[in-house]
Amino acid sequence: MRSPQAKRERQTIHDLASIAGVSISTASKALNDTGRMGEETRERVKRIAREIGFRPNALAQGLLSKRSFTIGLLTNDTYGRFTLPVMAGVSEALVDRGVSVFLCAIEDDPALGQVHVEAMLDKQVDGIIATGKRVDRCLPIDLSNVPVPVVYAFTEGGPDSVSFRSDDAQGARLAIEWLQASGRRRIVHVTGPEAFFSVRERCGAFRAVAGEDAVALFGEWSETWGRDAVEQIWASEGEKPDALFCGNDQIARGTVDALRERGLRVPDDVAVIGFDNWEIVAGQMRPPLTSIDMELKELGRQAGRTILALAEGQVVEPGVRTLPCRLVVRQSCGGRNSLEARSLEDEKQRR
Amino acid sequence: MRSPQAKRERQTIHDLASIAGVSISTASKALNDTGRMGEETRERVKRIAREIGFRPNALAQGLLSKRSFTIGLLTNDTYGRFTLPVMAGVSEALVDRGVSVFLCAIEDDPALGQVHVEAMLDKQVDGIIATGKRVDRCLPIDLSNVPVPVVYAFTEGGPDSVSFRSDDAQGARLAIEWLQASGRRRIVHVTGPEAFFSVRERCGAFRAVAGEDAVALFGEWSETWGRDAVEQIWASEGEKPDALFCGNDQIARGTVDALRERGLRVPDDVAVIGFDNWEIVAGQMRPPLTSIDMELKELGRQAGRTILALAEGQVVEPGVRTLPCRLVVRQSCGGRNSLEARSLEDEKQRR
DNA sequence: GTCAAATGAGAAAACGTTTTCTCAAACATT
DNA sequence: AATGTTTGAGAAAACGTTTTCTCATTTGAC
Repeated sequence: MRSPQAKRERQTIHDLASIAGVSISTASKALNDTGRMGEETRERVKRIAREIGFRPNALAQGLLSKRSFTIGLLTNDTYGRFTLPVMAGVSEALVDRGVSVFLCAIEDDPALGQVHVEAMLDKQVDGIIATGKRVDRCLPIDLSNVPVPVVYAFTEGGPDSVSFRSDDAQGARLAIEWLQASGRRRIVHVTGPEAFFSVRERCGAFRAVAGEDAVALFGEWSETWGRDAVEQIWASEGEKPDALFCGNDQIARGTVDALRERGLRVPDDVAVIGFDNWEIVAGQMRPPLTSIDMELKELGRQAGRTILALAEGQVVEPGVRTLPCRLVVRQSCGGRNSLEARSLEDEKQRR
Repeated sequence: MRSPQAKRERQTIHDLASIAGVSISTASKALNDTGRMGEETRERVKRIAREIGFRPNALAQGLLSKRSFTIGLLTNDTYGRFTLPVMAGVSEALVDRGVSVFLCAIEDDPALGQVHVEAMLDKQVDGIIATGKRVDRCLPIDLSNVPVPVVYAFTEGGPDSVSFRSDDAQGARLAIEWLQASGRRRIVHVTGPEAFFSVRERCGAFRAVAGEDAVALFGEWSETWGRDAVEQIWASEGEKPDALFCGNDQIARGTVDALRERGLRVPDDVAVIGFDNWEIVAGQMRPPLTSIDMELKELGRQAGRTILALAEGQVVEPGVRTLPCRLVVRQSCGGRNSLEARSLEDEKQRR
């Protein structure tokens, strides 16, 4: 015995029309508030549509309108650390416009990328957002000749493309200025490989604010490097730093662990600030880590809004758009003060 | 001046037919290897299709065939730690069958979930995979009356649903047996809140193998709890454990840090084994953590294959399917021996 | 009471496929 | 030579919408 809500075929506009006793053209016009008809007819059709739970078939609509209300999100960031927030932002910006997102994970495999892109184009996506794990690397697939608009988020786009990334220099300034404002004067920058664009960008800003002769140490993006860097600094001659600005939260964690093992107190003896605001690392540390958030979700939102605009035929100036980073204050840079409290307040409100 | 590859309208089967000098019905039959026609005609149509890069419009195909070659993936795991591998597996199982995946992140918001589900149904998805961050919680939305097949992966399904989760008991046994095989006799289980099904399941297996009077401590899923647990154990009377079996890798990390700070060596004095095999935690620890991998990607693959089978109309026995976990040996449980080497070898091959 | 304009609603074409049906030509059987 | 059978290919319907066009009826003006 089938329950009344058992799986059943979807109602079509033909069903709606015959139940309402009108033609399908009238039904369509009633629902879309177009055409001419009596107000009572329009209302009756709409009411019946609501009652039988009619929803138009998007495939049929798309066939006619050349818009599928679907976009593709291409990523090679399997681990998802950067991609996930971007994705969440994209989805958030699009869902209430009725646009759904195809997720395509292409593990740096050009052939797989090609397969995904073709599958998306077959499904008539209105646009593609490309995203990655590094702003200075392209995806392993050329999107410049794809017949739909493309925007790049947190990955390198082609010459005439629209792309979004966070403002590394501004983020770095935010960090340094915060350390200086809390009285730190001897700041050392412990960061990732110099080959990364972000590293050079942040380092440039660091030197511009902290002084051209300020020390920057390049290594890998790991806790181990953070620990090694502390060993290296404290083993060397001369005055020791009273603050470390780290290239990411994992390096920061390594430095904090090493400092603690040396008997140095964070933040009393040395303040530490990270980058990425990776909750799972920064929040679990002792003490919790003050860090720079790249606002990737906002980046995703903007990418989403932009692809939508392009899909609707608006013209968008090509070029790189940088988004400001945000300081998230925890306890690794000094006691809780009014400024901190305010910042924490901010963060709560964003949730 | 437009380059020859500049964005242009997609070719339709009408274009193909007129270029090949046949009717659209002949063109369609040629491409699909159906119908009757001369072999040379068929080959010519196929060749021209290849030359002009013809690809059929999936919307039109879907309209007729009632299959959109599209499925929806619903998740409330915003952080993505569990969802991401599942997603990767799903995608992997489906992409070469031409099926694309809509990603819907519904932040525990029933209204948002409803919106996403309706958008997916409008787009005529062939099925829905629901996934979450906890096997004993439902998504905040009822999928039992949805007109397409649903499978649940790493989340609680309804009574007559098809669902997949990893075998927590078997995973726990794997851990305990490994510790026992390396000579450990006094094993303590430090794990998460007892309210979690997984916790009870693993704890049951732990007691079954290690003895009904073996000690299990429940707390939260945090490093802090791991550290506290070590304090608690070493502060109490009686013989100390020579091994800790932790409920997840973060707890394990906390215990290892606390043990080191107490001057205890891992693995020489105490062996530690984690759960989840979260590369980013387990791999960065000192020493790297031996852990139990829930094989979530495989879980995703199976969920993908299953939803495909259901979409094709096959019948699938409802019920819960559990998948075996895998031991990943690193250095936190004892020296590198032949068994370990073999296991590491295994892992490499899987890559 | 005649004619133009406005109103309400339906018929039909279109979107890009697949599939069923039809039909002429070629071929094979007596 | 008359008949049946096979072959190759096209015409048309169908999928579920939206949109344009057509047309009868009503309304308003004189």
